[in-house]
Amino acid sequence: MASGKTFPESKRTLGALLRAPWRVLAERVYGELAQSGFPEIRPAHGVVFRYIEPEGSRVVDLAEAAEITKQSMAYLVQTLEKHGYVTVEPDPADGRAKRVRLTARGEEVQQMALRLTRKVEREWGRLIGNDEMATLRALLEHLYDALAQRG
Amino acid sequence: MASGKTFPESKRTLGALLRAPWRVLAERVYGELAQSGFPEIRPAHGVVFRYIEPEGSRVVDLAEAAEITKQSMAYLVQTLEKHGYVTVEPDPADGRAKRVRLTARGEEVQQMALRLTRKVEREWGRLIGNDEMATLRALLEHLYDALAQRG
DNA sequence: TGCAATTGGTAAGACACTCTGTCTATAATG
DNA sequence: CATTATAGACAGAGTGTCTTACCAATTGCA
Repeated sequence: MASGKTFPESKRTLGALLRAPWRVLAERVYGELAQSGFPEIRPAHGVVFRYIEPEGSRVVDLAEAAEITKQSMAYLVQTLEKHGYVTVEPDPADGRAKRVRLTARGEEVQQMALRLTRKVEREWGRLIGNDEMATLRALLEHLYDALAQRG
Repeated sequence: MASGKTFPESKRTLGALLRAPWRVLAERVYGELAQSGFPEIRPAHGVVFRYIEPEGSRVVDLAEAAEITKQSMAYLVQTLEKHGYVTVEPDPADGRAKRVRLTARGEEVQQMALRLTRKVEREWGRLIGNDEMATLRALLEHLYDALAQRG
């Protein structure tokens, strides 16, 4: 019967169903980034590239968007700064604050990650059907927004 | 349109769309487990409860199912053993191997986690519509199986 | 206007989870 | 029986997260 193993229901909890494809995706994206000359970029850095504003963002705002502590965000930013993906400069408008900004190299990573993610999405479309993949995305967006709104 | 913020496309990559709900789910499940007297159970332990066989499993098999190294799995099992969720005994059929088995307490956790996950799934059904939630699950299962089969 | 509370960020330390590399003992195979 | 493969243990490291405590700048209010 051509198809692989089947699983008892307990192995396909919602958690597993969300986590497994996320892992596959992350491996693809960060693996290809590493091979393309950005080996220091790790999955945890994703939130920085995702939430950073073009004019630069403050650490505390990035932390809030990513839902981690500002110390954790500072740690991520530090690593990215050390490897030349972002710059950190005093905020002219607030003496306490700093602005984190992508460098050209950082923007390359941002663009490439976006491209890779879309590539994987298209591959999955070929795998399960483009319509199904589009529906899956739409439903995930719906859920995402509903959860974000609820807090 | 009553709804809150909207997001640029770059903030709703497939990665974010899969990861965000997973985080919410994990927080709910492991938070409620902690409050119910199982505070040592952490998201990483999920794979043990998910893949362990009723007759017990070997560490190496759990590691393979979870797609982590046997050292990492041994570490997780050790913690669970220390807190009475599993027992580890020599495998009568193989002098090198050990069998990891759930204790009664471990089975409680397994059942409770399953119940909690289903509870959250129903809640999300109320949030985005039961039909949509059912479709979402079906599509995720489809993708999960397709990815598992491809390796 | 001046002081108290708030806010942005840092420092230090801890812990959880993952990996690589190495090792021993047992099993399987020629 | 000799070799190779397998199950697991041990040691060490790196990463990403948290908590607690702190400092310095800003805000706001009495």
